[in-house]
Amino acid sequence: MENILKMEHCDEKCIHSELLKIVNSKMPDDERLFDLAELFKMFGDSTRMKILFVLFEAEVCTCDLAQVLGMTSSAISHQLNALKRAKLVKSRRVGKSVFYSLADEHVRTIISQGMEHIEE
Amino acid sequence: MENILKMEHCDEKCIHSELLKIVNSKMPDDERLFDLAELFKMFGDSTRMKILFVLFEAEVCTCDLAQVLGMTSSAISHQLNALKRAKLVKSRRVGKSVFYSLADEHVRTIISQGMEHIEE
DNA sequence: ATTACAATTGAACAATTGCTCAATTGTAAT
DNA sequence: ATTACAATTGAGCAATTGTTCAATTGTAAT
Repeated sequence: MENILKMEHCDEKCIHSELLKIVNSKMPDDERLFDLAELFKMFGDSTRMKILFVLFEAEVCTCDLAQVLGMTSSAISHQLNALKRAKLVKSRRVGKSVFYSLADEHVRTIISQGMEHIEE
Repeated sequence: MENILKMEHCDEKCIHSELLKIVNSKMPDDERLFDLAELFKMFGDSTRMKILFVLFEAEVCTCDLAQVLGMTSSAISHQLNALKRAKLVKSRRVGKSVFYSLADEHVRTIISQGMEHIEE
């Protein structure tokens, strides 16, 4: 309705029908898009990024992570929980400690691509 | 595991000197870490993700992007500005319109790795 | 059963984020 | 010069986020 009138400006006429078709066919559905954004949010915080860099090197418990990063175990635990919900890390309990490690290798690939991007 | 046996509680003594050495040598410096997190923040929002998916297919102006995503040009413009600051998109003006396109190919790689991760 | 300590949890708070709205800028046509 | 429209910008607001703090849970040793 209003769109049809506005179609004369900008250049909806040429691009739009074309574009809409392509976009509708290639754009992931909303749920997938949401999950994707949620995943990348995990990499969008320095604390979580540091945690992941430590886990690249070793399986480590909450307490050690807290000491290495100079933060409280509570703060670390909250972040580990987020990373776990995103299936980026897994954990295993050994006595009183809980050891965390990377859940899979996509993490390294994603982060190293990010590194390449900022090194320019 | 050797480390675990030597532990008194958790503990600083055994793991730490080892771990600290490794972490200090491999952990990127704070500025880099910050930039990396800033970069990934860009992927951590559905709107920006949608914009990027559209730009995978075509070079598009602000107005078209707004229509395709059903949002105001103001909202889109704010996000495009963020993406531009992160050097993920570039723009070129043609008359009254400004056309946006992907700045480089890392974007595709990063997003497709993310896709792989959530498809599990 | 009590103590000790690692880890987790929820509430509260400040900081940040994404959108809206109104005003402004850039460009082209009349 | 005026009008029209695409685009950008900044202020303001609600929603979200990351940390702290206090309380709680899980595990092992005494």
